[in-house]
Amino acid sequence: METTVELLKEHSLKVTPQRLKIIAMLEKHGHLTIDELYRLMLQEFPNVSLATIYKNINQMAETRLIQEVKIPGGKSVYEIVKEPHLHMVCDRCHKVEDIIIGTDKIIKEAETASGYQIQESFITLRGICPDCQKG
Amino acid sequence: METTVELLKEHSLKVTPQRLKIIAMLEKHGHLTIDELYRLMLQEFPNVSLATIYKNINQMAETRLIQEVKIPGGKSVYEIVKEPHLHMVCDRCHKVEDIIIGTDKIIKEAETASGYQIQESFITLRGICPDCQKG
DNA sequence: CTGACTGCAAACGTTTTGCACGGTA
DNA sequence: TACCGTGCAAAACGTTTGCAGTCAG
Repeated sequence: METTVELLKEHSLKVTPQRLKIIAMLEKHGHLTIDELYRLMLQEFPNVSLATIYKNINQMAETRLIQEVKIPGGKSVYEIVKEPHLHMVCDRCHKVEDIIIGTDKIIKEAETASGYQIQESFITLRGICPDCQKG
Repeated sequence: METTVELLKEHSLKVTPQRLKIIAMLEKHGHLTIDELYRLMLQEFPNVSLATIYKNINQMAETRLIQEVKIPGGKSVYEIVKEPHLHMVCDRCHKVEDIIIGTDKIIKEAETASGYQIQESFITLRGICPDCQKG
């Protein structure tokens, strides 16, 4: 189990309280928009600047410590980079969840059909989450 | 074969020269960013306003005549709504192409794994297109 | 000690809005 | 004719940049 300090060092980023908290927030919440993250950060660092959030998010995205996820019909969210996975977005409560299922078959099929050499896949599915199906 | 005039009428939009041309451009090019579309429109309507482009794109997207496609690491492109399909984005020449392959299996699998009732899928694959593999 | 990071303010690019005029139905 | 669409200008919005002071390594 890797510490947040190690995670930053591996990505050649200095360890600052703001960065540690950004990562802690993303680990806790999974997916956050810029302004959700900013609001949460303000609770811990009342003087934190939105510019600091942007600079850090952009740097962490460049070093691939985190990753932007573009949400159809919504704002981008950010997440810690981990194993490849799909995203589920709930139409009702708008939460974003990861699910891990194999994508090899569809990628193989797409390579055959298109002739592309595929490097990466971005799969987002929209629907109703189990919680909202009950309510 | 449906005319562009019919397409607009079905979506409760008045038929104007600007709208006809926007649709013609999207039909011709497949996928366009806002500013690509604006530049192309300027060639036909030297006084066309960027605001007109935005208003029309937004209205056509609301009526689901067209659809925004969010490109990982790039600007959104717009396309005419047609049968469901995947998007391929070339890392080298940045072109966007449609491919039509079945997505039922992966959607079924995702529904089982997540418990979501899935309504729509957004699948974009990044890689090298056949043309750029040669060059 | 040096370079990197932070916060603030200003700048920037993109998208939206309000309004007067013109065109569609 | 009534309403919708257009073009222009201004406003709003999200994001980036420059700078001076501070902090991590």
